[in-house]
Amino acid sequence: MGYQIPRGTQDLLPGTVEKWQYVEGKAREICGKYNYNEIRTPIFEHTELFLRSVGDTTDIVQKEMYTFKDRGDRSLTLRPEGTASTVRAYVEHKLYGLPQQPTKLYYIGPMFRYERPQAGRYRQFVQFGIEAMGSDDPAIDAEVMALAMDVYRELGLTKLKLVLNTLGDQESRQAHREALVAHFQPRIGEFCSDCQNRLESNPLRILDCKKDREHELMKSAPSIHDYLNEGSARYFEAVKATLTAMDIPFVIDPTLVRGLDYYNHTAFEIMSEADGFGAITTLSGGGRYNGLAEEMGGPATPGIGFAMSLERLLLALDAEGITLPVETALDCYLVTMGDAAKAQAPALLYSFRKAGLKADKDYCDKKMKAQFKAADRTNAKFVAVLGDDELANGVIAIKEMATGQQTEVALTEAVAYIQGRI
RNA sequence: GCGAUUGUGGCGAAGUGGUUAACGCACCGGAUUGUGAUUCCGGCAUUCGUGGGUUCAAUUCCCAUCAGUCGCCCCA
Repeated sequence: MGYQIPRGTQDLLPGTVEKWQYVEGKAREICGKYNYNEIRTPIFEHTELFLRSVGDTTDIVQKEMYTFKDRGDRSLTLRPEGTASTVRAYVEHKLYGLPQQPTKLYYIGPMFRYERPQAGRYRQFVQFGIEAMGSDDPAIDAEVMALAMDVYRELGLTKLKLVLNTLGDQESRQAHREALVAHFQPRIGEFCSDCQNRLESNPLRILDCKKDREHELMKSAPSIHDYLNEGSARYFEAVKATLTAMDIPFVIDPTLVRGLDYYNHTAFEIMSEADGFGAITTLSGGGRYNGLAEEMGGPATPGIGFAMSLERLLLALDAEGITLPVETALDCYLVTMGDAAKAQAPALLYSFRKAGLKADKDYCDKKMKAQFKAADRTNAKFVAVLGDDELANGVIAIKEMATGQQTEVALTEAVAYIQGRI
């Protein structure tokens, strides 16, 4: 056997790739309506960028990065997510200096994480994401969530759940963190080893633990909502009020903790509630990252964004039984009979195409019957039959496949005849 | 990183320690020497993921390895 595709990657073949094109097109169209503009950043970045922004206690950095040395001995990493690169570009190109703020950007492209593949999880996967930088108006938080929901809804998904939480600002987070440590410290021995490590590195993520979910200390753990300072609480209220005013349903989940270090204030996930979904139901996630631009050497800049997996989006469409309106049918398939007609076929087909028809012909020297079968398979609306007889008379037979009706027209009229009927 | 499960033609899928590896779909050809349906006939795997071992003999037993699928951790 020859070569095999690397683990956790996939080839998107004709028949599938049209769905991707459709979904990506829809995402771009909606970004246009919301006035988000595309940014394209490199597939790899300096490793340091992700260490600093994503956070070195996160799973992404600790065990999922594709990191390599280039010939210049630089440590580079295939991007595991899109926000770090986007903010880096924002700072590097001083987009904060543009007259129009916030800067509203979107991206679509592959991301890479070294993980065991499973349903809805790949080592190379495609994220569509947006970032709005330069505004800390709660309305932009709501706009970001609305855009994500619009993409799903316009594709026909209905079984969705928007889960919302706040992580508070630095001061609130610090107070909460101390409360968590005080809460868990005395009995941390009763928790799993991951949680014991988290007590030091990132106590917030203990709340996220699936193993110890039933522990009594987990249920009585201090909630961030009790430690929000006035500004953070007011901000969260404003976000909720705006979503409500926009008629976008959401549920609050105080245990929703985003995996990356740079988040503060608003955090959210959109899940699919469709039956028949695998273990992974998170379709997209996002949140606010005030301070990230500053950490990268730019001015203090608030920001918020989300990322959605297109693989999971397509899974969700499947789970809800939604068929996308992808159109691949040919306008015309050219069938020939006889050597003289066959010799004329390329030029005739070329003229069809130049006139704008989607058209094709046989290249395998098939019998007429087989040519018709092939035409049928391409869903051709019309078949143009050129035999030596027709050729001699300067005509061509045009058959409409749906009705089976066939008429003879002058060779020079073939294109006009078909165009008048498609 | 851990666990479960699977790996036979283009696809789906039987099968057994021993010289014909079922069947279905798809495809190709013919019956129908110029037309997509149906029917009938014929064709289509020197080979059972890869490597090694046991055996007189292995697709079938054992080991390893790779890959798919599902789950855990965690995430998109």
